[in-house]
Amino acid sequence: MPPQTIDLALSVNCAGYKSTAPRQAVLRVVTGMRSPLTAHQILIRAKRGYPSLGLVTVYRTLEILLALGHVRRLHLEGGCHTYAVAIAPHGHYLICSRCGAAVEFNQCRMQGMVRGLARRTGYRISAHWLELFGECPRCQRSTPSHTSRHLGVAHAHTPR
Amino acid sequence: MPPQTIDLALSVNCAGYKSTAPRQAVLRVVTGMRSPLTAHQILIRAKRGYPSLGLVTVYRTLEILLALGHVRRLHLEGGCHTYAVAIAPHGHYLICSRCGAAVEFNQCRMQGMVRGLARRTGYRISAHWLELFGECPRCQRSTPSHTSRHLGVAHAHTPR
DNA sequence: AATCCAATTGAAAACCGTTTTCATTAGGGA
DNA sequence: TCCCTAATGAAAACGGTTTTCAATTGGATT
Repeated sequence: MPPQTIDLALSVNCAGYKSTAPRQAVLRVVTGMRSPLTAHQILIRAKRGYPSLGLVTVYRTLEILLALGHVRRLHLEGGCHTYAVAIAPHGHYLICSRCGAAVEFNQCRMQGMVRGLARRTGYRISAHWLELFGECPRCQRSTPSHTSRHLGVAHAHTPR
Repeated sequence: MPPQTIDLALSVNCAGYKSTAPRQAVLRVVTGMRSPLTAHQILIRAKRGYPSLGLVTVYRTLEILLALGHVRRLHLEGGCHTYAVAIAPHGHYLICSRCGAAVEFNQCRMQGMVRGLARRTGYRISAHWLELFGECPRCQRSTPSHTSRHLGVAHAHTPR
């Protein structure tokens, strides 16, 4: 059981939110997930601990976690979203197009580019989105790979 | 009338698609747009030239243009999409969070980062998304700017 | 422990962008 | 001109997310 278990719940409580059973079920799943999941996937898992849980509560809890900066929302092709636990403050993701497994990375050297663009365009740049897509080592091993890229979460296997 | 007018329609025809009035109405709008628009915005404008146009045809035409590489789809917060004419083959966008005006830029120096990440993670990296958000010069002038960021297409003014 | 109120919850409906279905229309080669 | 297929638009379906609302419940106050 990773130490984060305590952290997430604590943080949510300290932020003034009540500690309820449905909420805790969601927090437990989020804390334990090893790769980004969709709201629906989180629901399925959290229902194991609290069967009457509703999808709405999943969304509402994720909203809180997003606001607190504990999770990040990843945008996949097709308008799908996936949620990942944020490890460091400024993070981007390298996402497997086959299974959805993701790696967070934090050294994005974009300051130079951002500064240059701001100068040339006059824009006041406040944020950037950067996501990389590819095939994780496991998926490369499992199939010859002439299939889809950039398709969002496929389910060839459960990401470890 | 920019020279692209001819290009787009021609390219679509040469690709084996019929030249129909609804299609042409959409192409005319896409060719003339000065900043990225949503499918619905394109519909509104194209209806001026072909009133019975349906939203479906807008989507279908955009699909063709995307496949031909003539337009790119931008992803905004909230799952909204916006479509922009692609100027050069590999392009990213700097998007104004207030009015939606966008600047395409093509020098993204990510090869180094991509190569390093691939080595460290074992992923076979095939694509990346990069979008920058900020405030265009015009919006900076028009309002004190303590408002939203990263919100997608707002409509404080019509982008030039 | 009992009370009470605001926060929380889940079901259902609403929403919104996009896609599918399907019967009708029309482009353009024969 | 004929004919076949691509293209079209209306309406319905779809999928993810949000809103609404009445019922429940945590937890501070007695």
